[in-house]
Amino acid sequence: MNGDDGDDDDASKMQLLKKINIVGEPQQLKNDPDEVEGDNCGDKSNKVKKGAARKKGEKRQREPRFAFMTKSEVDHLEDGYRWRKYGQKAVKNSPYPRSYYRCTTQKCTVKKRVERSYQDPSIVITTYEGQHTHQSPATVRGSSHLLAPPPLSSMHPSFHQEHHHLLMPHLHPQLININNNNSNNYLQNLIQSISPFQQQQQHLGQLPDHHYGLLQDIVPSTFNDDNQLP
DNA sequence: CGAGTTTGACCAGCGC
DNA sequence: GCGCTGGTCAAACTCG
Repeated sequence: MNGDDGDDDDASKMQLLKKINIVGEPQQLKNDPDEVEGDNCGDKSNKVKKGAARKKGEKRQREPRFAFMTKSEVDHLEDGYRWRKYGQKAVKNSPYPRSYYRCTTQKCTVKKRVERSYQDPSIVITTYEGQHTHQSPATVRGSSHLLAPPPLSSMHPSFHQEHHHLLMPHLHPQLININNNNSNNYLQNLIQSISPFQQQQQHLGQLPDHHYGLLQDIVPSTFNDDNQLP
């Protein structure tokens, strides 16, 4: 990265359309606080077989996910963190593959998925999973206005305003309740950060049909009610 | 040479 | 139970 200029260039290509929040995995939530994240990146000592690093009989507990759509020419958006690609898969019903990235920082378990909308190839859907345990390397180095969505714990309205392309969705109350029940500070922070943007969202109108369609994959259906998408 | 990418294989979960 | 799909691993490869 070459600091602000390059990043501005990247940012200028982007027009964030929509940001959605993904919380909990309804069917996969499991009360097993010991296993917060199955694989710690960098620790390969336990690998026995390909794809078999996970303990048998235990469902992986997923971190809350946080996704947003970005209109961008590039698949992998610069967000201030360093990512390492660890996989790519063809996506059902889409000619575009989904790429899997992991934060290269040791002990940081954050992952992200990047895929392109098959209905609007100019739209990139990025899904973050987990929370960075460190600061953005770029931030540390002084590039303070890189896009850096993952540190959700630090997300607050000013973040979105700085990166004015970001817009939060209208969260369904049920989802909020679910998360509160889980006493998840991370989500609570997220929810708090979201609230002020529910109003903004109304100004932006609703997502077109095809955008919503592709979001169904990653947005719980409970969004439907309040989002009132066409 | 180290860091990152590509790619095929593998496993787990889920729906039928 | 079986097949499909998503997610991950890791060897091979590329690049600076």
